[in-house]
Amino acid sequence: MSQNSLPKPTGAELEMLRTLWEHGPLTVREIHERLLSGQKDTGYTTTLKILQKMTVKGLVRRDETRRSHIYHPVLKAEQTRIQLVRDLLQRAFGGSPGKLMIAALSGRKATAAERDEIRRLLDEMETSNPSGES
Amino acid sequence: MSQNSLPKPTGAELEMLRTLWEHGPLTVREIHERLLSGQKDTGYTTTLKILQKMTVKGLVRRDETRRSHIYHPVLKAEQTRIQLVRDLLQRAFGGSPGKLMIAALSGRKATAAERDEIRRLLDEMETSNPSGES
DNA sequence: ACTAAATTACGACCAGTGTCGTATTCATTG
DNA sequence: CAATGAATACGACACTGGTCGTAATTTAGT
Repeated sequence: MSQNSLPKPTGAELEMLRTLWEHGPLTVREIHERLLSGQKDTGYTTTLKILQKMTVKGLVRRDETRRSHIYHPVLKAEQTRIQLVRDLLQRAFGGSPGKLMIAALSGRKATAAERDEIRRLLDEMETSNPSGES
Repeated sequence: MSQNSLPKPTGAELEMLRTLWEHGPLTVREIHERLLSGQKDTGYTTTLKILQKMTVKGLVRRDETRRSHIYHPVLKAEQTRIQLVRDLLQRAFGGSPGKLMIAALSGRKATAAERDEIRRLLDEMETSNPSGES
């Protein structure tokens, strides 16, 4: 219950979230620096503005007790990823995880460890929900 | 070489492509009717305009010899799907197909049949490429 | 050949995204 | 306590996506 009716993050927003997921709560300045370390090259106020919009949307929250606000994601990485992949699943794959997997693995292979992890997950689903209904 | 530097289709564009993939080359009218059969409810000229833009982008081509132009996708479903899933893979999953599958499977349960298909795929990869390197 | 119906072409509009410049607020420190 | 530097807030702009209305064009029917 009480689950995410949060909007799907846009491209730039996802970049913000990625840095926040990787390195805990950060100030705008810190996020901006880390983005510049990548290949992004935009102004400081751009980063700020996007974070502000994300706050309004509810994608992030911020601690305003200090002069420099400290931002943190509302959803964990895994939750957002699930949201994104489910969206693509419906939009492009007719809801079939099998088709998605084929596309995901064409070209790039999963590692042995990843394959094992996927199998383990399938087995879990098997025992907890044998028929596969929602 | 001579590979797809085609732009990623947008949401509405993907819907067009989906109907074209499913039911061969179609006229604008036919596409529009089929979209209305779904849950979409937009005007005819909207459908037309999007198809025209897609033509400019190179996502579809059309036979103009007849009065009613006949549209067909440039890329097959599988190619476009690969493009879309790879994009998401990079954007949100750090390029790890395993993480992506885990998210796909935990977000929505796979049916028993789909689980079997996925297992079969994993087994195939196992024999053809045991170590999992690219 | 003319009209009617359908189809394409074109331009307008609104909302959302990403980008920035400038103004405002705040804390430090001399 | 005024000045300086840094952070936030605000508004503007260009671009794209999706939507439509209307104009231009073509085909068919009589």
